[in-house]
Amino acid sequence: MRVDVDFHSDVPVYKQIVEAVEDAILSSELKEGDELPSIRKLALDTNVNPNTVAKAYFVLQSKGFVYSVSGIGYKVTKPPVNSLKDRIADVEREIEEGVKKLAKFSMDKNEIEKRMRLIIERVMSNGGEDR
Amino acid sequence: MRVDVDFHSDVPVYKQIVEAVEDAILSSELKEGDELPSIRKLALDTNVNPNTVAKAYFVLQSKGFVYSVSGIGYKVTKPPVNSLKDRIADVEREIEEGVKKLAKFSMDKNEIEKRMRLIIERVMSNGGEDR
Amino acid sequence: MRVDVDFHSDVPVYKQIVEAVEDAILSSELKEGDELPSIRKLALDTNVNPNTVAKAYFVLQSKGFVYSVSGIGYKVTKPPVNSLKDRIADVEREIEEGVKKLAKFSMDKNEIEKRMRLIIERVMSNGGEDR
Amino acid sequence: MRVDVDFHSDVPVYKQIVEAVEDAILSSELKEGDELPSIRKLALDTNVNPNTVAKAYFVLQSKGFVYSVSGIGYKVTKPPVNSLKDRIADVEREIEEGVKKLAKFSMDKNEIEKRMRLIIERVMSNGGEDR
DNA sequence: GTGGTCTAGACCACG
DNA sequence: GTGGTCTAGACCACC
Repeated sequence: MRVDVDFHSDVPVYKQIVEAVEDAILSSELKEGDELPSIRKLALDTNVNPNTVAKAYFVLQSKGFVYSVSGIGYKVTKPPVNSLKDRIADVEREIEEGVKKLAKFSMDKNEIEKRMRLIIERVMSNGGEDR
Repeated sequence: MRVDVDFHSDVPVYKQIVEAVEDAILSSELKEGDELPSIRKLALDTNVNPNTVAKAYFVLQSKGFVYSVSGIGYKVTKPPVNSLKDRIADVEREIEEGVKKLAKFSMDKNEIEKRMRLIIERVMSNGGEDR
Repeated sequence: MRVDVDFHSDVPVYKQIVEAVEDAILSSELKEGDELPSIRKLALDTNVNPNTVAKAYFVLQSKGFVYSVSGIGYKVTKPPVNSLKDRIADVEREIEEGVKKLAKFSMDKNEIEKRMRLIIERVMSNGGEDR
Repeated sequence: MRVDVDFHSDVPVYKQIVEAVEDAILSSELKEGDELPSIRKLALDTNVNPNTVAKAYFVLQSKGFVYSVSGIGYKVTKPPVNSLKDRIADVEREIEEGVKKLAKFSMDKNEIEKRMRLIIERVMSNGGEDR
């Protein structure tokens, strides 16, 4: 699992970690029973304070994505059945916001469709190298 | 100009206002010389503290999108030539992130293209009613 | 609302605060829309570090008992319909554990019933003075 | 003697073991001179690390409930005369806390008495099967 | 003034 | 080594 933290983003570091882990679980990169990287290890890897990673893991636990085994680490649970669907809906809403903005910049439908095809092409041809 | 503020978003309220005004300028909804709504009026309209609106306007001034006329209000300048292009690039990067996430959720290219067409259809057929 | 923190208890301070607030909400001492004491104020009142109170409030928010309004404070939501029932069941289970222990100490049914009546008497005659 | 360990409880595992053994002694299930299960055996039975069991036995020794016989194991001493009384007082205090909470949840005296009788009935009719 | 985030560092229970 | 809790103190956004 890759966790890239952007310290200059408005979205808090702990939420970025939460989302990265959720995505890894929802995309089946992390499966039920798998261990999360230890708090200290992920903290070192991402240059984040261990407390911040701990907060992210705590939130993930509250949301039911993982559970902690004291002295062992964090393990992932079976994700709630609807969470993938919810997450996809979220992402589509996000994309829709982007498309709306393009439309506001006086871009017509043809132009937008062309650019979207280009974007999809770029993403998919990238293979799965960063997945 | 419509300014929707999401108080639960991680992005600070003043940045949301800045972006909304920039978008209005870049989409030519606000043209050179037009007046911005007064600080107090926008504050009332959006349920935001006037100090926060003032900060947003101050940032817009620093970025060169508006200038203040004492006793009158804020007026919009000619936007820097490249700002529209930059903003479009930003939005496309944002959309690309979304597409990447869909791909991670084991969605194939056909599926993604289908959903994108639906999104574009939805946005464009919505006319310009909320633009 | 009274929050008594026992620093020597095994149960973490933040959980003691969570429970105290939940009890106040479930007993209608705090009603929908009421404000919680500010993080700093409760921290001072209870001699607890503000971060610890913040953690308790964060947990209460995750559980849906309260929500935060930035710059204002925390307000209580309408508690989930079943939470009172659940909490009563918890408490009864706790009492049952106690009764089981008394039974283990070779106390017979009559003796136990007698002591329980005494306990109830003591609690109820205490009026509502610390409620 | 039955030792049930709850790994998700806030009370430390070693304290749960201490209390279980004390209860067994105070309820005369374990009598003076009886041997405690070996550290390794109890560790296996409860899925607890042997170090943790060892710590529990060490605490029991400090409290005077058991003494170690090198090469043999741990044996129980005559429990201090007042310890049973103290323990009962502890348990009653615990029950009283529960009753207080029920009272806070706007339960009246009759209701509480009814529920207490039900609880006692349930516990006592359970025979001694888990004692 | 309010909450939100983050860091640094300590101590504990458990393996 | 693991996680869990708590403290102290800093900076930010917002009222």
